[in-house]
Amino acid sequence: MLKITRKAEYALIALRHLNGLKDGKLATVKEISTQYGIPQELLAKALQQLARAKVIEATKGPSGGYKLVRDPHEINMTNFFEILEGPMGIMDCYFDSGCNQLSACNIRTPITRINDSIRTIFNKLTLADITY
Amino acid sequence: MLKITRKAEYALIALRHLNGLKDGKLATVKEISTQYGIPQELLAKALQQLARAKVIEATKGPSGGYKLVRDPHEINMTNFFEILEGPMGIMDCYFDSGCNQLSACNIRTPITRINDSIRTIFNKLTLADITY
DNA sequence: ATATACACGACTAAATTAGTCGTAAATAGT
DNA sequence: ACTATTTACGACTAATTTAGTCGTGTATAT
Repeated sequence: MLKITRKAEYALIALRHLNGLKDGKLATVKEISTQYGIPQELLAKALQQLARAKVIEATKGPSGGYKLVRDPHEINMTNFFEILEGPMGIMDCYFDSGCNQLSACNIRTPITRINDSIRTIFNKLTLADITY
Repeated sequence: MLKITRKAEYALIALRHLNGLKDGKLATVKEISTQYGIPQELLAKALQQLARAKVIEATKGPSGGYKLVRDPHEINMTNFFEILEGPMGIMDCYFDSGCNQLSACNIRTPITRINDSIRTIFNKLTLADITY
């Protein structure tokens, strides 16, 4: 409950790794997955998503790999999680319009407030903070 | 991702309902489940857990039901969620000692900080706040 | 007695998450 | 041109978690 997925966890590890590379250096999925003991294919998928979202950049072929292309201060955790896992909210009613609870629900307002608090935390947290 | 479970959601609705009852009044699982469109047996389980944890009190038999027995200001959301779903953390390594990532993990410290932020939010939030 | 309500473990079903596989496309080096 | 390396990506299976159901038991008011 209230857990992040492994995919996100792996992606975070990888991002931090990329952030630590010297300028111009690339890291491959293989390198990262063996170094941290992460299933290669799963990490590959996560990095592909981040590449599509232009957070990192891929170079194909031998001596290829990934590098970070955005300022770590610009990548906040809400962005990050939503790239990997879609909308972030502690309850579906936060983004799903159709709620079966037929408006008898008595906790919508408080739930929304809790949600906003969590989003605020993640909005303020950037990759730079994770890297300290 | 980062979702609370339906059980917790249902329990919260029920708690808020109980909190709104006039002094001494009880509400049954049946009443609550029909009023809010919640599966009865599932709600029953959640309320049983809360009763075991002495957050609410059960009276058996006809004209029985549940009532709140703790000051709403004393029931914080970390308590509440942990009664229903066990330890709360965005990653298992927060409470599981054995992590397979063989200490190569580079995000443990930041993850712990994020975790603490979320726990802080939920610690400060009491049932009284949910009821506003 | 009987009907009502909680207690609780065992079970099944559904949904989500985790992980794998096969194939394609780009590219550096030879 | 050929080969090895690396990303891209959809389809698939497996594992885990969550949701919901069922049967049986216990307490109690009337």
